[in-house]
Amino acid sequence: MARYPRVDKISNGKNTVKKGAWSADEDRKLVAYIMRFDIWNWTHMAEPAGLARTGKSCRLRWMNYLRPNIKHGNITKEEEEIIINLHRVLGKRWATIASRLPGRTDNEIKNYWNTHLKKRCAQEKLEMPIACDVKVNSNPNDNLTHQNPSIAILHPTEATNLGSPRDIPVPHASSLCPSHEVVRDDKILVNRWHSRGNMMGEDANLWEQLQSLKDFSAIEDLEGMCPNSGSLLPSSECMYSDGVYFRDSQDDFTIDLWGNWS
DNA sequence: AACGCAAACAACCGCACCAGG
DNA sequence: ACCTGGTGCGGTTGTTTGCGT
Repeated sequence: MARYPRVDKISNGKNTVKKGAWSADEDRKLVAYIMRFDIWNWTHMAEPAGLARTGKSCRLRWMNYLRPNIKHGNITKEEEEIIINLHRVLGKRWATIASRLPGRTDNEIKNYWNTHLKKRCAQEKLEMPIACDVKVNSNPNDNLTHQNPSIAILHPTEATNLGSPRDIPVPHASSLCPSHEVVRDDKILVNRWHSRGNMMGEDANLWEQLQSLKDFSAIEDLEGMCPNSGSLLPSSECMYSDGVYFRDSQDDFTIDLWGNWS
Protein backbone atom coordinates (compact mmCIF):
# COMPACT_ATOMS: atom_id res chain seq x y z
CA MET A 1 0.00 0.00 0.00
CA ALA A 2 1.72 3.10 -1.20
CA ARG A 3 1.96 5.95 1.15
CA TYR A 4 1.02 9.34 -0.14
CA PRO A 5 4.23 11.24 -0.74
CA ARG A 6 3.77 13.94 1.79
CA VAL A 7 6.78 16.18 1.55
CA ASP A 8 7.24 17.96 4.80
CA LYS A 9 10.41 19.88 5.03
CA ILE A 10 11.73 21.13 8.29
CA SER A 11 14.85 23.10 8.92
CA ASN A 12 17.44 21.79 11.33
CA GLY A 13 19.15 25.17 11.41
CA LYS A 14 21.54 24.46 8.59
CA ASN A 15 19.83 22.25 6.06
CA THR A 16 16.29 21.41 5.15
CA VAL A 17 15.33 17.94 6.26
CA LYS A 18 12.77 16.08 4.24
CA LYS A 19 10.14 13.95 5.94
CA GLY A 20 7.44 11.59 4.79
CA ALA A 21 7.42 8.94 2.14
CA TRP A 22 10.59 8.02 0.34
CA SER A 23 10.72 8.49 -3.42
CA ALA A 24 12.25 5.92 -5.77
CA ASP A 25 15.06 8.38 -6.44
CA GLU A 26 15.89 8.66 -2.76
CA ASP A 27 15.87 4.88 -2.46
CA ARG A 28 18.27 4.59 -5.37
CA LYS A 29 20.61 7.15 -3.85
CA LEU A 30 20.68 5.45 -0.48
CA VAL A 31 21.21 1.98 -1.91
CA ALA A 32 23.90 3.20 -4.29
CA TYR A 33 25.73 4.97 -1.50
CA ILE A 34 25.65 1.99 0.85
CA MET A 35 26.71 -0.39 -1.92
CA ARG A 36 29.68 1.79 -2.64
CA PHE A 37 30.78 3.02 0.77
CA ASP A 38 29.00 0.67 3.17
CA ILE A 39 27.33 1.90 6.32
CA TRP A 40 29.83 3.92 8.26
CA ASN A 41 27.75 6.44 10.18
CA TRP A 42 24.04 6.95 9.72
CA THR A 43 24.06 10.49 10.99
CA HIS A 44 26.72 11.69 8.64
CA MET A 45 25.97 9.49 5.64
CA ALA A 46 22.84 11.25 4.49
CA GLU A 47 24.46 14.39 3.18
CA PRO A 48 27.22 12.82 1.06
CA ALA A 49 24.61 10.38 -0.22
CA GLY A 50 22.69 13.35 -1.56
CA LEU A 51 19.75 12.86 0.77
CA ALA A 52 17.98 15.59 2.69
CA ARG A 53 17.06 13.09 5.37
CA THR A 54 18.01 12.47 8.95
CA GLY A 55 20.28 9.57 9.72
CA LYS A 56 17.49 7.89 11.61
CA SER A 57 15.22 8.12 8.61
CA CYS A 58 17.90 6.64 6.35
CA ARG A 59 18.55 3.83 8.77
CA LEU A 60 14.88 3.01 9.09
CA ARG A 61 14.38 2.96 5.34
CA TRP A 62 17.37 0.71 4.84
CA MET A 63 16.55 -1.65 7.67
CA ASN A 64 12.88 -2.05 6.80
CA TYR A 65 12.80 -1.89 3.01
CA LEU A 66 16.01 -1.52 1.13
CA ARG A 67 18.45 -3.98 2.59
CA PRO A 68 18.80 -7.28 0.76
CA ASN A 69 16.65 -10.33 1.46
CA ILE A 70 13.73 -8.44 2.93
CA LYS A 71 10.44 -10.21 2.45
CA HIS A 72 7.27 -8.17 2.20
CA GLY A 73 3.71 -9.21 2.78
CA ASN A 74 2.22 -12.70 2.71
CA ILE A 75 3.06 -13.74 6.22
CA THR A 76 2.67 -17.49 6.09
CA LYS A 77 0.67 -19.56 8.52
CA GLU A 78 3.93 -20.99 9.84
CA GLU A 79 5.38 -17.53 10.38
CA GLU A 80 2.17 -16.48 12.07
CA GLU A 81 2.40 -19.36 14.50
CA ILE A 82 6.00 -18.50 15.24
CA ILE A 83 5.06 -14.90 15.91
CA ILE A 84 2.30 -15.95 18.27
CA ASN A 85 4.51 -18.41 20.10
CA LEU A 86 7.38 -16.02 20.46
CA HIS A 87 5.13 -13.18 21.50
CA ARG A 88 3.82 -15.44 24.22
CA VAL A 89 7.31 -15.92 25.55
CA LEU A 90 8.98 -12.64 24.71
CA GLY A 91 6.18 -10.13 24.70
CA LYS A 92 6.60 -7.10 22.52
CA ARG A 93 10.24 -7.63 21.78
CA TRP A 94 9.68 -7.25 18.09
CA ALA A 95 13.31 -7.08 17.14
CA THR A 96 14.03 -10.36 18.89
CA ILE A 97 11.01 -11.98 17.30
CA ALA A 98 12.05 -10.64 13.91
CA SER A 99 15.49 -12.15 14.35
CA ARG A 100 13.80 -15.57 14.33
CA LEU A 101 12.06 -14.87 11.05
CA PRO A 102 14.55 -14.40 8.24
CA GLY A 103 13.60 -11.58 5.93
CA ARG A 104 11.06 -10.08 8.26
CA THR A 105 11.55 -6.81 10.06
CA ASP A 106 10.52 -5.79 13.52
CA ASN A 107 8.33 -3.07 12.07
CA GLU A 108 6.51 -5.49 9.83
CA ILE A 109 5.93 -7.99 12.61
CA LYS A 110 4.77 -5.25 14.93
CA ASN A 111 2.31 -4.01 12.31
CA TYR A 112 1.14 -7.51 11.56
CA TRP A 113 0.59 -8.20 15.21
CA ASN A 114 -1.33 -4.99 15.76
CA THR A 115 -3.55 -5.39 12.73
CA HIS A 116 -4.04 -9.14 12.48
CA LEU A 117 -3.10 -11.02 15.60
CA LYS A 118 -3.76 -8.77 18.57
CA LYS A 119 -7.50 -8.85 18.29
CA ARG A 120 -7.55 -12.53 17.54
CA CYS A 121 -5.44 -13.40 20.55
CA ALA A 122 -7.39 -11.02 22.77
CA GLN A 123 -10.59 -12.69 21.70
CA GLU A 124 -9.23 -16.15 22.33
CA LYS A 125 -7.81 -15.03 25.64
CA LEU A 126 -11.24 -14.00 26.82
CA GLU A 127 -12.43 -17.51 26.27
CA MET A 128 -9.62 -19.11 28.23
CA PRO A 129 -8.96 -19.23 31.95
CA ILE A 130 -5.59 -18.11 33.20
CA ALA A 131 -3.93 -20.43 35.60
CA CYS A 132 -1.34 -18.41 37.39
CA ASP A 133 0.38 -15.10 37.27
CA VAL A 134 3.99 -14.22 36.88
CA LYS A 135 4.57 -10.58 37.43
CA VAL A 136 7.35 -8.35 36.30
CA ASN A 137 8.36 -6.63 39.45
CA SER A 138 8.66 -2.90 39.06
CA ASN A 139 10.31 -2.44 42.39
CA PRO A 140 11.96 1.00 42.17
CA ASN A 141 14.74 -0.18 44.46
CA ASP A 142 15.84 -2.65 41.86
CA ASN A 143 17.13 0.08 39.59
CA LEU A 144 15.76 -1.75 36.61
CA THR A 145 14.90 -0.55 33.21
CA HIS A 146 11.86 -1.68 31.34
CA GLN A 147 14.05 -3.97 29.33
CA ASN A 148 15.43 -5.70 32.38
CA PRO A 149 12.57 -6.28 34.74
CA SER A 150 12.97 -8.54 37.67
CA ILE A 151 10.60 -11.42 37.71
CA ALA A 152 8.34 -12.13 40.61
CA ILE A 153 6.52 -15.38 40.58
CA LEU A 154 3.16 -15.86 42.11
CA HIS A 155 2.72 -19.39 43.17
CA PRO A 156 -0.52 -20.77 41.76
CA THR A 157 -2.06 -20.56 45.21
CA GLU A 158 -1.38 -16.85 45.23
CA ALA A 159 -2.52 -16.12 41.75
CA THR A 160 -5.55 -14.01 41.24
CA ASN A 161 -8.86 -15.80 41.52
CA LEU A 162 -7.28 -19.09 42.21
CA GLY A 163 -7.46 -21.52 45.04
CA SER A 164 -5.10 -24.37 45.60
CA PRO A 165 -2.99 -25.60 42.71
CA ARG A 166 -5.41 -28.45 42.36
CA ASP A 167 -8.12 -25.95 41.61
CA ILE A 168 -6.25 -24.49 38.73
CA PRO A 169 -8.25 -25.17 35.63
CA VAL A 170 -6.43 -27.00 32.94
CA PRO A 171 -6.52 -24.59 30.06
CA HIS A 172 -7.96 -25.71 26.84
CA ALA A 173 -5.15 -26.22 24.42
CA SER A 174 -7.03 -25.51 21.23
CA SER A 175 -5.48 -22.10 21.25
CA LEU A 176 -2.06 -21.61 22.70
CA CYS A 177 -2.15 -17.89 22.65
CA PRO A 178 -4.55 -17.15 25.45
CA SER A 179 -4.04 -20.21 27.54
CA HIS A 180 -0.30 -20.12 27.80
CA GLU A 181 0.48 -16.54 27.21
CA VAL A 182 3.48 -14.69 28.46
CA VAL A 183 2.86 -11.00 28.25
CA ARG A 184 5.65 -8.59 28.94
CA ASP A 185 4.18 -5.27 29.72
CA ASP A 186 3.62 -4.50 33.29
CA LYS A 187 3.18 -8.12 34.02
CA ILE A 188 3.80 -11.51 32.63
CA LEU A 189 1.18 -14.14 32.71
CA VAL A 190 2.35 -17.67 32.49
CA ASN A 191 -0.07 -20.48 32.52
CA ARG A 192 0.71 -23.71 34.03
CA TRP A 193 1.88 -26.23 31.52
CA HIS A 194 -0.23 -29.28 31.19
CA SER A 195 0.68 -32.24 33.25
CA ARG A 196 2.48 -34.89 31.35
CA GLY A 197 -0.19 -37.45 32.07
CA ASN A 198 -2.81 -35.40 30.31
CA MET A 199 -0.73 -34.88 27.24
CA MET A 200 -2.97 -36.18 24.54
CA GLY A 201 -4.39 -34.75 21.38
CA GLU A 202 -4.29 -31.00 21.54
CA ASP A 203 -2.16 -31.18 24.63
CA ALA A 204 0.40 -33.08 22.68
CA ASN A 205 0.21 -30.32 20.15
CA LEU A 206 0.98 -27.89 22.94
CA TRP A 207 3.98 -29.91 23.88
CA GLU A 208 5.22 -29.83 20.32
CA GLN A 209 4.89 -26.10 20.28
CA LEU A 210 6.81 -25.77 23.49
CA GLN A 211 9.49 -27.86 21.93
CA SER A 212 9.47 -25.58 18.95
CA LEU A 213 10.02 -22.63 21.24
CA LYS A 214 13.12 -24.36 22.48
CA ASP A 215 14.18 -24.83 18.90
CA PHE A 216 13.90 -21.13 18.38
CA SER A 217 16.36 -20.48 21.14
CA ALA A 218 13.92 -19.00 23.55
CA ILE A 219 16.58 -19.91 26.03
CA GLU A 220 18.74 -16.93 25.26
CA ASP A 221 15.83 -14.60 25.18
CA LEU A 222 14.50 -15.76 28.48
CA GLU A 223 17.91 -15.29 29.94
CA GLY A 224 17.69 -11.68 29.01
CA MET A 225 14.33 -11.43 30.67
CA CYS A 226 15.41 -12.79 33.97
CA PRO A 227 17.68 -10.35 35.69
CA ASN A 228 17.73 -10.18 39.43
CA SER A 229 18.16 -6.83 41.08
CA GLY A 230 19.70 -5.32 38.05
CA SER A 231 22.11 -8.04 37.15
CA LEU A 232 21.42 -10.88 34.81
CA LEU A 233 21.18 -14.29 36.23
CA PRO A 234 23.79 -16.75 35.19
CA SER A 235 22.49 -18.59 32.21
CA SER A 236 22.40 -21.88 34.05
CA GLU A 237 19.83 -20.40 36.38
CA CYS A 238 17.53 -19.24 33.68
CA MET A 239 17.42 -22.03 31.24
CA TYR A 240 14.66 -23.54 29.26
CA SER A 241 16.14 -26.98 29.12
CA ASP A 242 13.46 -28.76 31.08
CA GLY A 243 11.49 -25.86 32.41
CA VAL A 244 11.28 -22.17 32.97
CA TYR A 245 13.45 -20.96 35.76
CA PHE A 246 12.75 -17.68 37.41
CA ARG A 247 14.04 -15.93 40.44
CA ASP A 248 12.59 -13.09 42.39
CA SER A 249 14.12 -11.04 45.13
CA GLN A 250 13.34 -13.56 47.84
CA ASP A 251 13.13 -16.99 46.34
CA ASP A 252 13.91 -19.04 43.34
CA PHE A 253 11.09 -20.78 41.59
CA THR A 254 11.08 -23.32 38.91
CA ILE A 255 8.16 -24.11 36.69
CA ASP A 256 9.04 -27.19 34.81
CA LEU A 257 7.37 -28.17 31.61
CA TRP A 258 5.19 -30.63 33.46
CA GLY A 259 3.67 -27.86 35.48
CA ASN A 260 5.49 -28.60 38.70
CA TRP A 261 6.52 -25.74 40.91
CA SER A 262 9.49 -25.95 43.14
C1' DA B 1 -21.59 7.80 -7.27
C1' DA B 2 -20.58 9.58 -2.88
C1' DC B 3 -19.56 9.16 1.69
C1' DG B 4 -17.84 7.23 6.07
C1' DC B 5 -15.32 4.02 8.51
C1' DA B 6 -11.92 0.55 9.49
C1' DA B 7 -7.84 -1.80 8.06
C1' DA B 8 -3.21 -1.67 6.54
C1' DC B 9 1.27 -0.08 6.88
C1' DA B 10 5.17 3.29 6.11
C1' DA B 11 7.38 6.47 8.70
C1' DC B 12 8.23 9.44 12.65
C1' DC B 13 9.16 10.22 17.57
C1' DG B 14 10.90 9.59 22.10
C1' DC B 15 13.53 7.00 25.02
C1' DA B 16 17.12 3.77 26.51
C1' DC B 17 21.44 1.65 25.85
C1' DC B 18 26.22 1.64 24.87
C1' DA B 19 30.80 3.04 23.69
C1' DG B 20 34.18 6.44 23.62
C1' DG B 21 36.18 10.64 25.33
C1' DA C 1 31.97 9.41 37.29
C1' DC C 2 30.01 12.09 33.91
C1' DC C 3 28.92 13.66 29.25
C1' DT C 4 27.93 13.10 24.43
C1' DG C 5 26.89 11.07 20.07
C1' DG C 6 25.29 7.10 17.56
C1' DT C 7 22.24 3.39 17.33
C1' DG C 8 18.30 0.41 18.21
C1' DC C 9 13.72 -0.42 19.80
C1' DG C 10 8.84 0.09 20.74
C1' DG C 11 4.91 3.21 20.58
C1' DT C 12 2.33 6.16 17.87
C1' DT C 13 0.79 8.83 13.98
C1' DG C 14 -0.74 9.89 9.38
C1' DT C 15 -2.24 8.59 4.89
C1' DT C 16 -4.10 5.38 1.44
C1' DT C 17 -7.06 1.70 0.23
C1' DG C 18 -11.00 -1.17 0.42
C1' DC C 19 -15.47 -2.11 1.69
C1' DG C 20 -20.10 -1.33 3.28
C1' DT C 21 -24.07 1.69 3.21
